[in-house]
Amino acid sequence: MPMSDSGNTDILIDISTAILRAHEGELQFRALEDAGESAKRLPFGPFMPDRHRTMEISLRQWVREQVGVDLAHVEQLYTFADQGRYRSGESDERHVVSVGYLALARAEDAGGGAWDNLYRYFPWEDWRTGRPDVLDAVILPALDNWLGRHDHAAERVRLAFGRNEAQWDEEFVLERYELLYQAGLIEEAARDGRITSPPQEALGAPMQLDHRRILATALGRLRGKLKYRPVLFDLMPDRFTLRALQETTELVIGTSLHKQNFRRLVEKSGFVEATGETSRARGRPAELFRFRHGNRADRPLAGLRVSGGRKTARAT
Amino acid sequence: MPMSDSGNTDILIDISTAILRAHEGELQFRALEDAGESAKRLPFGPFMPDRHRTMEISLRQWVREQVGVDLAHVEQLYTFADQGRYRSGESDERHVVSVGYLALARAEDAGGGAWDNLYRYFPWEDWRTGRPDVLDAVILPALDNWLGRHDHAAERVRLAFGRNEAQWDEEFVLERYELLYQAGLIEEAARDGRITSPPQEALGAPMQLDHRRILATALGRLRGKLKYRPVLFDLMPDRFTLRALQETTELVIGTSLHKQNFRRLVEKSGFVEATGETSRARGRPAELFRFRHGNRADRPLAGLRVSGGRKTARAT
DNA sequence: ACAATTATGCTCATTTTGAGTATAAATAAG
DNA sequence: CTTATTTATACTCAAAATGAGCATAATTGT
Repeated sequence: MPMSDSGNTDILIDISTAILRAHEGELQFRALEDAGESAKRLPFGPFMPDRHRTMEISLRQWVREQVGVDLAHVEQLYTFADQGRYRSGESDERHVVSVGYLALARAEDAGGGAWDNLYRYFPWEDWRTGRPDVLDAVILPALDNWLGRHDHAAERVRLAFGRNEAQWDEEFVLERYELLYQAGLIEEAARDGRITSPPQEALGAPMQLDHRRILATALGRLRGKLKYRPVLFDLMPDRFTLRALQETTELVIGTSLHKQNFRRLVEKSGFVEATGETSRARGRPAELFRFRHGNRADRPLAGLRVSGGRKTARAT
Repeated sequence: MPMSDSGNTDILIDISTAILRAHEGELQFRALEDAGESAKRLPFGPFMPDRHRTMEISLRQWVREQVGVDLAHVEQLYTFADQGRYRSGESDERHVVSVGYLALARAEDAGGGAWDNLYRYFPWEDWRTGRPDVLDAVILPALDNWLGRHDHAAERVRLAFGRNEAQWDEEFVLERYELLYQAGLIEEAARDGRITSPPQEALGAPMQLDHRRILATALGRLRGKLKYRPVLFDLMPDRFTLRALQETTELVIGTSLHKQNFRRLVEKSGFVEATGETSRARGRPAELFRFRHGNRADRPLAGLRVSGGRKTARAT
């Protein structure tokens, strides 16, 4: 057995949590501000193994203390250990390893505190009203310029940003963020001393430490998970209209969906059952549904696969 | 900013890697033996942040030293921090956090060393020749017995093991393993002092530390990933017949597939292109294909979703 | 009463999928 | 060298899922 010697370096584990909710037509996350810092951050705190048996317990403790939100779903995302992207030169000499978590909250259970629009940090990810302008106006030209000096990354860019033959894949959120970082196009890159080109406005607001990276991971993971597990319902209130469910879905995947087909899909999925009640608003009242718990783990919500649309009788 | 105080506890990060390959009709992983220990282990070593910038670099170093395998794909799985499941009472007082990785290797690049059949550790996961007997003969009765004293877990068992209405979901490998552990049915549970019922033979071979848990995570992740990313090809040689690709797929997902439909699926996916060469063996020679690199990130290999099959004109 | 708005029902052409049947091209056995 | 066996590949067919719309229903605002 290898003796696990190492050991001259102390390690500190920070747990950071992207807490998401759907509220007022926005996909929001819980953001904290620090005095004298313009960039915001996620709630985070150190993992203290002598006080908390697991990291998730630790996280729930931190969230309770720092933000007071009831979490509906908690899921570990990724453990980042690359020193370069973390606070350097602090008095604390320990190496920091950053464990990111995704948590979902219902709008009702959301405590006080400030919530921020997620897409303000990732403008290129919101396709609900069509392809974002920033892509063709800023991102792709800048990436092309960068590729001039780093052509080995061309294939990564092609896949991540869906150029040429490739399709835009809404799950590649982290890959896109990482490319923008490596190309030196966003503020965090400049902050970390990776200055290549001047950081671009319009490429979203920066965050402290590696928190925007964790948010990117969270969004990508959530978009993927949607398609095969009923996590959406952890963003929904107890009863909801199909319209509301569709809006939340669109918020998360960042595209808009065909209403009638969405209804058909959800009704057939078996994840949902009518309550008999209706909600009144503007037009015709909508039936209220509730999540049909655990029952048939039947069909995944595949079909939420976004699919760019059929091009009528496909050429070939 | 929270001061990240904590700190009276030292933390050691161990990186353990499940290296998988498909070879001779088996899904295998690289297993190491230690003198005086009957249970095997995965290759692992401490993360030393002052020597390796990222954990993946650290891992590749360890793998090179300990096993000499060329890795085709590396992916972080999960970070486990629950102390209970780790070596306790060693001279080293540090808390151990365990980061699990999945790596894929091609059979050709596999170095020397011992490879073990993965399903020997998870007999209940291999459905290629039908529902494994151990399920009805051992597992479900034992779980029922356990549920007598722990009925809160009934729903988890139902979903994980596909009872009643629920479908067996081949991705829930970790959830099944965890339930067996919690129910005290496998050897690791006894070792960790969670003795409930005597550990059952036929519930697979035990491993050191939490390594069987990491393997379970790896298998579940791989089964999931299959369906939407072309990871399979990292288990394949440069050129391969569709038959070989199908066999590898079946090894991973643990069920058997319809040959003609598999061919249709793969050919349409665009992930593969014919080379013109053929391979000769017993029957008619098969065309050799190669992975069509990166090109169209077109359709996921969905359709590999296992789907239990259509029940002819479905009742209702 | 009517316009605007939202929900819901339904149709229809394609495409995808599950399950076979049929045919082709080798090797192994007599 | 003829035939059985084995494996690969081509094709068919019905059922189910999907992408797009049109049509109708039930409200609120004017």
